[in-house]
Amino acid sequence: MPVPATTLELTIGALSDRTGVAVSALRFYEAQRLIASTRTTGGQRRFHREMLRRVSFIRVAQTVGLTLDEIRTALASLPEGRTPDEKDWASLSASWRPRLDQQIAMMQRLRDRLERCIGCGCLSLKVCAMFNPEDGAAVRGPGPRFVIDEPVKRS
Amino acid sequence: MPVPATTLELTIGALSDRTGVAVSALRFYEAQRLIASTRTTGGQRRFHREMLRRVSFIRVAQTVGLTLDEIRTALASLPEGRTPDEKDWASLSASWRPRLDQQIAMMQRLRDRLERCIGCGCLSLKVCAMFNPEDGAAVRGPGPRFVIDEPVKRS
DNA sequence: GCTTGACCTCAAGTGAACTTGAGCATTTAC
DNA sequence: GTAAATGCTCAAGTTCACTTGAGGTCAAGC
Repeated sequence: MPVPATTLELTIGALSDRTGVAVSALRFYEAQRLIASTRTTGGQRRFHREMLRRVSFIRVAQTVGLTLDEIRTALASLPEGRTPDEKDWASLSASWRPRLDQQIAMMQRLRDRLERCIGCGCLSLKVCAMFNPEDGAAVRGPGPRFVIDEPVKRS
Repeated sequence: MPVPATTLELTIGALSDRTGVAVSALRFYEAQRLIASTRTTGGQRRFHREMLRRVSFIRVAQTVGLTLDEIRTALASLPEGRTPDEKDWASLSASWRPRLDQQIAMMQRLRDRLERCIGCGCLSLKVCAMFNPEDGAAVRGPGPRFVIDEPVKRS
């Protein structure tokens, strides 16, 4: 039952255990160039401990609604030569703030207007301001749906 | 340039125009038994005006995060014999309330803890309370993710 | 030195929610 | 009566974020 020994480099299994992200997902992330690894002479992956944070970042960013594509772009802004420090991570994640604020505001509006909209009979997409296409598509095309929408300006 | 004439029954194009939902999506919804139609002698679909509201309901329910499967189940609770009235729709949508509340609470927690979590170095999924599975899955497995987003409106 | 669990690659599959395309029929305004 | 817009079916394709499977290799504890 080989379990990784070195504390400096993690096997894919160890990284999976520590992040809660499936081994297959980690391999997928590597293929997508979201994380990186070195290889042993035998061809097995070894991950630097920095990847722990990177994987965590990816998952949290997904929770906030970023696609892997957007996350790759975000990660590209990390310093090239050195290991990113806490400030680097903090400023990266700070960019989520407005996004989160907007999402929250939108859900609150939805909640507060829901019954009224249904009750008043205006629940027809083209009419109700809440779901007006001019406010931006509430649901984007195929693929993972992005469900929450932009602020409804008028009340 | 034939455009539907009867105001009582809608062609699929008219339903599409009035709801903003693509014709192909409406056909898909019918195949999924989320909406229903009668047929002309020529085999074309005709939709009762009630379907306007049904389609709107579907879209709004999606915005709240329900899958089509869940929506089908919800719609099944509508009265069988008669055309649903506003009370029927209102009570249906009232069931979204707790879900919305939860989503909002979860995003607020995320927002409020984000910087702290990153700053303190606890951004490791297994450790940070914020991403504890007990909070409910923030990101669902494969398939369409229920993710909240803004419509990348840039200025 | 061998066994066994962990790891490897690569191709294909999954699931949700649609869209696209080919080939053909219907409707309706003129 | 006809043009052309609109509609039809059915199969296959798309996107995203992974997972699964087949067939084989590596590494560590005994």
